[in-house]
Amino acid sequence: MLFQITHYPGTKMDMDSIVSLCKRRGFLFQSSEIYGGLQGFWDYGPLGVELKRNVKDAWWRDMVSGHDDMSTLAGAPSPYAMEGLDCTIIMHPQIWKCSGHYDLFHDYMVDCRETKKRYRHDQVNGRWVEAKGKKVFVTAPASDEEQEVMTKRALKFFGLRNKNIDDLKWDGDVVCLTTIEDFGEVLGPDAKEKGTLTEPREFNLMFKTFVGALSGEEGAAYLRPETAQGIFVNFKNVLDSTRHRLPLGIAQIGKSFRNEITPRNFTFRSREFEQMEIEFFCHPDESHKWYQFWRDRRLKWYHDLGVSSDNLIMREHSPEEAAHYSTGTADIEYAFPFMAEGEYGELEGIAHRGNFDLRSHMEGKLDEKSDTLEVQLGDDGKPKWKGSGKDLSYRDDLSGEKYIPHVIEPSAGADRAVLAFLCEAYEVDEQPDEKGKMQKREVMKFHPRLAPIKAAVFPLVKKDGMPEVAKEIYLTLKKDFKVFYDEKGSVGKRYRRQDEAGTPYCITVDGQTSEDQTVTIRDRDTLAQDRVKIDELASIIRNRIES
RNA sequence: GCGGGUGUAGCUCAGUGGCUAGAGCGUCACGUUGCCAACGUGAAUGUCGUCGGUUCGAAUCCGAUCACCCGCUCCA
Repeated sequence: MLFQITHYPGTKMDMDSIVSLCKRRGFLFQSSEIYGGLQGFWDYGPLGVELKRNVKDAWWRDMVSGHDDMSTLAGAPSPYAMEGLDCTIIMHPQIWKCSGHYDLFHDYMVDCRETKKRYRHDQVNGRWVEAKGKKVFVTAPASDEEQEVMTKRALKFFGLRNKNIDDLKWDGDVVCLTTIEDFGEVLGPDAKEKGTLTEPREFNLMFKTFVGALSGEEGAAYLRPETAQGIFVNFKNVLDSTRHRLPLGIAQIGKSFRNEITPRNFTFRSREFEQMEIEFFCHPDESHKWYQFWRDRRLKWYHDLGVSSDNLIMREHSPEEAAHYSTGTADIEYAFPFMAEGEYGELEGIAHRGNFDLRSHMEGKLDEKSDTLEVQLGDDGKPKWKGSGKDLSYRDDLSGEKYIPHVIEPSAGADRAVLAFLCEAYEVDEQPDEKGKMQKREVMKFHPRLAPIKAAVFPLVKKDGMPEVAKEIYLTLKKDFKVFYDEKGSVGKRYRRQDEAGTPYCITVDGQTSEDQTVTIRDRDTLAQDRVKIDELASIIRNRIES
């Protein structure tokens, strides 16, 4: 056996250990747990809420409130302004029709139990056919060749050869699957047996609700599936009220909702989640430089908060994968422990969206598939979803130029960032106990800015006036930081408890304190202790957190 | 959505039809304790995920359901 191993830097334990610690220490709980839980919803506990707030505060301060709008940041084409916004979760339903979310998310689907394939209910056609005394409704995906496909499939189903094609007795015309009520005699588009299709189910990724007393379609509204649209529809308001010139970024942090089919992997894919989004409006000619700037800036943000570059990648979307109108889309991805080796999960997407969104809200829903992005027309030749008709273009007072701004969208998931920081922080190492024997230590190595508790205050022992002094220090520090007081158990045990919570600093009042007004401050990662003056504690902690 | 697995104390788990359901860790109290999971004494903690069925008797067998994990599918 090998006893020399004392430390496993960067050791990634399995997800179960992290989930277990999160529950035990109060980072994350399953929503509605005492009623059996609810799939895709998670609650943040006492430590979790501090961690998540710190993540959001760090983002807001670094991107918005602390932004230096006087200088040209490294890699940026010019100085730029940043503003914040907080929109409602329920917005005018037309917003989701013009944004494309309504059409995309609003389908009835049928599943095939045999082949596990899923089809849009209204895009499967079929026809009754009879042979060998049996009758079946044979189907095919709606297309120009659907009759040929159906014939082939009918022959195969009845076990007939091509020369017996005349044995097939067709009954009626080709009709849509939506006209069939009972699927018992339906042969699915790829199935060998009949009756394998499920009932059509509404496949709506937007949560539906009703505004006002009307519960019919008139009052139908949706919980936002993203925060971005609130920024687009307020673009003019922000511009007019702040007197900013472009380039201008508008930021928002808020809840979004998607009725995911398969929520999985702890909080990674939740149905209720929080986004941190920026819509950055700029001149079309400079947009690609800004796209590059935001990719680099956002990747650096995760690095600066302690995410190792080994676990973080920037993945450029292929042209097929990116939206048609986007001239650049990249994901910042993290090697979550629940992903397979070499695979990554998305933390944030940075998309060059051109003028697609602003134009959609001006003119009406654009056809993503059209080369020049024309307004999508309905059967009556009018716009399928009518836009606001408001002019959302920008006029540059200096050059006199008028244009529809292009948009760079760095869109981050707050809960995914929290999860990545949790996974990144989790480490198991070995530290000696009082007898010098190596003991396993579970420690959350959060960046001090993100740590839920910044410092813990202990009396070395519960006597000789040490608790009184420690409590005084605790109450003083509490004015500036989230701190924690503990006098229970041995001091070694209290250190370990704080290691699990990720507290970077532990302050201990000992026998020397009453003589010279000093205490020790112990570092979570190195276990090193410095003796410092009580008066200087607050500034020392602040300096260490900031650096 | 489909298939497989799991569900017992705060956490990790034992308990294959029969007495009042257990262990380790954790938690709490008292004492002791002088810097990295100490020790002693004592205590609390469970509708055995939920609902129903079989049975004289169910944590245990059966069915349904909910949740989590794995694989497929999906993924703005």
